[in-house]
Amino acid sequence: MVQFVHPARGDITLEGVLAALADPMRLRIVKVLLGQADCLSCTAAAPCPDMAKSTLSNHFRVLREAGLIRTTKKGVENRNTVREADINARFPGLLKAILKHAGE
Amino acid sequence: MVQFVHPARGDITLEGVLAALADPMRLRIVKVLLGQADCLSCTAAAPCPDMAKSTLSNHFRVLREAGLIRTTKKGVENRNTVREADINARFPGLLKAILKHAGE
DNA sequence: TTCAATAGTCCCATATTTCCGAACTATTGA
DNA sequence: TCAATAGTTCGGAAATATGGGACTATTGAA
Repeated sequence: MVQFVHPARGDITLEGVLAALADPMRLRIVKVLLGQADCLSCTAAAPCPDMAKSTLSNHFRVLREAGLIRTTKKGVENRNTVREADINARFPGLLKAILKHAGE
Repeated sequence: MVQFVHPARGDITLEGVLAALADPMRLRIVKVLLGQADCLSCTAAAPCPDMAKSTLSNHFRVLREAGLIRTTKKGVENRNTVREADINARFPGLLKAILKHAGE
């Protein structure tokens, strides 16, 4: 069974992380995911309900390719989590520093 | 004498800062400016010599509008500095956390 | 003064990126 | 088997970035 592809820890780049989090929608997605102990489906973590499915899907793809989230399929839906440990290992303090002020 | 306009400290937004620094060229500009005790002209802080003047000028405008740098005219050239104190006052630790890993 | 050189900005055409609707796939539950 | 649900993919439209060239402003030299 092939899962979605995520970059290895070392391949997470600062540029990629910043570009991914520079979009307010994606920043909100990550914030919501972090506030949740459990995984969340894409729609559950959607920043606004009227966003097109394709746009939402694209945002999650960007987050995955930047290495910010991990996605696995569970039945009909995706289970998304922030790759907090990997990101902190690669860029200590970065995620916390950014999200501390997100959504003010 | 009218100078360039910079947003007030409180108007510096996380979204604006991230969007500005998400571009690798602008990130390098800020890094170079921070490494310099003094101000730098736009061309002196240019990330690559073959970049078009108009593009470079645009990058500096984005950095200004995001509140990341302050620009004053001195004779024929601009003097640019990072608004480190203002940014740190608004988002403590953010700039340092980002730039710690820039250019690895 | 006048003139050339220098540093940036502005404008516009092109190139790239993003967004969304619609069609498609895959999984579940009835 | 069929309908419903969750995401993905594709293609065109809208938004954004890039760079060339003309323009402005300042300086320093003749």
